[in-house]
Amino acid sequence: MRSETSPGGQQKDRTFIEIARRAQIVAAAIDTIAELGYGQASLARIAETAGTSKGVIIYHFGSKDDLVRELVAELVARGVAYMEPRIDAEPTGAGKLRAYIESNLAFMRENRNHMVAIVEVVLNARAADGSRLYDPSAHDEGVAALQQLLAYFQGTGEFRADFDPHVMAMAIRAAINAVPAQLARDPGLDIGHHARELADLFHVATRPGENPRVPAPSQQPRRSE
Amino acid sequence: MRSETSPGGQQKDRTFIEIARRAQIVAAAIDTIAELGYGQASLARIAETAGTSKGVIIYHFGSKDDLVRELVAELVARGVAYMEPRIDAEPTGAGKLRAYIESNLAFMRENRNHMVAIVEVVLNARAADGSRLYDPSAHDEGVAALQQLLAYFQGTGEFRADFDPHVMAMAIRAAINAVPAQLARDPGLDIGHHARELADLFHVATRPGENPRVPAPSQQPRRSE
Amino acid sequence: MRSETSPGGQQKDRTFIEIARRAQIVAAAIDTIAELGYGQASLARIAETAGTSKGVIIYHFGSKDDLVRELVAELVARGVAYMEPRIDAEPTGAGKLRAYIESNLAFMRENRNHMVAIVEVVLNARAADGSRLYDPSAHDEGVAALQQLLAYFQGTGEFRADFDPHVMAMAIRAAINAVPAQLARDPGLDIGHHARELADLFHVATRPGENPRVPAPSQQPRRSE
Amino acid sequence: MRSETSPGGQQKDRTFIEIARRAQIVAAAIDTIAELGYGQASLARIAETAGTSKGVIIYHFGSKDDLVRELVAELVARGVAYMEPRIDAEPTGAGKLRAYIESNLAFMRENRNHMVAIVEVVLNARAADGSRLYDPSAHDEGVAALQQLLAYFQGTGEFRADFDPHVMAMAIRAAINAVPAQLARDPGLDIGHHARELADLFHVATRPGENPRVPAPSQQPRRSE
DNA sequence: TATGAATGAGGGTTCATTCAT
DNA sequence: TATGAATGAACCCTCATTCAT
Repeated sequence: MRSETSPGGQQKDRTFIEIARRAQIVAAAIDTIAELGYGQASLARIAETAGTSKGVIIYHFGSKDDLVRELVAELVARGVAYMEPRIDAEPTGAGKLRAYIESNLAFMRENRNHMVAIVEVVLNARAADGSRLYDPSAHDEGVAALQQLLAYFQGTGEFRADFDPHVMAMAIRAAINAVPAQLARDPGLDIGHHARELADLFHVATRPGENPRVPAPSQQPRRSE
Repeated sequence: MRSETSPGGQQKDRTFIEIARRAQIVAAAIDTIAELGYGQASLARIAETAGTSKGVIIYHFGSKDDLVRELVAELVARGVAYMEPRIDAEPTGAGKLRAYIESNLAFMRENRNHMVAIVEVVLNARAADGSRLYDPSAHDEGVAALQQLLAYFQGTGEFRADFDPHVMAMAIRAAINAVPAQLARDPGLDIGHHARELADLFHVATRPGENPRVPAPSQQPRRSE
Repeated sequence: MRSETSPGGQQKDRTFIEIARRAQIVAAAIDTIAELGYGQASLARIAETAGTSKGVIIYHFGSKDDLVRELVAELVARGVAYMEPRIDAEPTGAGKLRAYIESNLAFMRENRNHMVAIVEVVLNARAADGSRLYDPSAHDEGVAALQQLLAYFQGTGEFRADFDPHVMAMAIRAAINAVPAQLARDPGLDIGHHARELADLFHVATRPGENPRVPAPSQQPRRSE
Repeated sequence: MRSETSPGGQQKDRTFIEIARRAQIVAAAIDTIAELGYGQASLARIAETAGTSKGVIIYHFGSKDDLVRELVAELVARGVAYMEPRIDAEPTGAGKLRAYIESNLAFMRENRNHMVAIVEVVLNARAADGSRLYDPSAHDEGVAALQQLLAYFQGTGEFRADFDPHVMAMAIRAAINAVPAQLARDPGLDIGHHARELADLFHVATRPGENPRVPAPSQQPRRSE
């Protein structure tokens, strides 16, 4: 499919001007998706935002899907690059967890549209048959790594042992992922405050302590399935 | 737009057959959206699932947006009807919170497609100009009510006072709302287990106790904005 | 793929108006393909010829390929219906062969555009990967039947036994299939004369007689491969 | 259109490297057209096969049509150069006819892709307005020359006088031209056998003998038009 | 000499909606 | 009440060609 004519498939040897164009188009796609949502972000609108034409986008990326893939990959890479050193710098489990949450939200604050866009894409991008292009939680590399981190410090005793690290990881990611949408709705949201609150919340939820399951609901029968 | 001949806008005086038709179409829409996602759920596909034609849907609902609105309204109403008595039956704040989470997930388990569909709709439905049809968190009536509940029991001392009830409410809703997508991905998910874990998590996070903010990250400066 | 909404897939129960529309569109497609060739016969041009829009064509046929398929199937059926009784009426092999050729060209004369169009389609229609949609000779049901007919009367002794019926059948079909293109180039072509000449040609070529292979070329070595 | 800077229009003064480039591109075009058909043989795909870019092709040939023209001209020239001495070497009419058919198919056997490609081009190439770029039979220089040859030996009495040399020439060319398509479908086709059979067929059809028109069809009225 | 970049028309198809019946 | 027919805009993508370098 990839031909020499189309630069979309070349991983390297990109011209200077091509790199610039690609970056410009990706930026336009981010802004458009963030503003209008994935469903409304047609090539025409993205091109309009970028100040070019649909043909240019196809020329550089080969297809809309490839553009979206690049957008996602780039943003994930940048997010990881931002968060990783901040997490690694913390020695304790509690510190790493707090760093995870706060650096993630800090990255969001500095890349609002990027985050809104990526959440839109991951939640909405579908193949022609309706199947998801991005596994909404597994593809999010953070959830697996986070789960590992939680389990590890359960082993060391820094976190309480009686929570399911998978459920906890999903809850943390869900709480974080909800922020971009909230941000789109309320631009004045104090992300720093939100980040500290979330970090506190999950710090309390994970630190060692007495059995959490005291107050069971009286009516809700406990069925496994 | 609304005319007397079109039943779409009439709130009452619906014939028996009309009510049945509407229910059938709404059911088809739910299944289609749940399976294929909002973006792929065209009128044609919904009509195919329902065993009718696009024209019938438009005739009964006036527009696709109106169909979706009805779908959401009905589902929210049913969910509230399911959850409310279970929450009210609990006397304590902790009990109410646990009942909220567990009854919500129990409702999801019994209405999988409904929940997957509504989350799809709320996240994705947009007007032609790209603006959201549903405020992703405000419209979710649960978040405001939940925030109120949290704040009330902070006042009574049943919950620790030093968390932001808005952030906490958002985190809870986010953790719950992440379940349908996860469910679509992993049909074998043990919702009962997931519900108990989440209830435990947020019970621990809200119960009174010592100051949560001990382990601050060393590098992340605390900026408000 | 076929939904109730799109009438393209329904084999029966077609409305009167739909049958008329389909016929009108097929006629327009035939004329357009005959005039411009398969490659230039876009939906837009066909629609223009038919006095409608691309949407209408897609509505009725589902896709361009389906329209073309219908066009081919209908024409083959009509051709067979025209030729078969004329061939069957002849008792002798020579008579049947002459009837085959002459009735085929007579059908072409009465359906010029149809024949030009179908030859265009069979020769040019390709799938997205370049593979042929219609096997250029095998799909042409005539070639197999013709070969059978030749072989049968070789057995009865009405045709000379020393020709390869497959090669002969291909040559006959090729000579016939060349007519539509010739017709497009020279509208004044006397098809009746052409038909008689071809019938004579292949009558002489098939009637029993002495060994045909007397004058071999002096230089061309006889290699099997 | 033709400029001095563009080598496409220059008939002479081609550098060595330029000639090589052109040959390489023509070869790639032949293979691509033979494999995918004329309609699917876009400049991009030809460039991919050639290992260059679309721009190079346009630079060397000026336009796609010019590339195709060159392709056809070169192949016709090569075919004529191959066949002519073999035909001239035969003294008799029957020998020349057999040499024509057999040398033509021998050339095809040795230039499969070339022949498939040229037939594709001649049948399908169209201008933007739909008009044919190549007159499908007249441009085929062989048909006119062949007709002349047949008529000449009708005059000398070596061929029977009562066939129309134009119809006969068309039938011969059609039978020959059908081979490449057949070849594409059935790569195991024994061309040598096919050639001898065709030569026999048309030898029998052209040699002097009794009146061919004995067995007329009983039902088919003889209309001239 | 050669090519990467860009263009713009046109390709087939999907879609929500309108309308006459 | 209900639906088949039609519409027209928008969708993503392919294409031959032009242009600046």
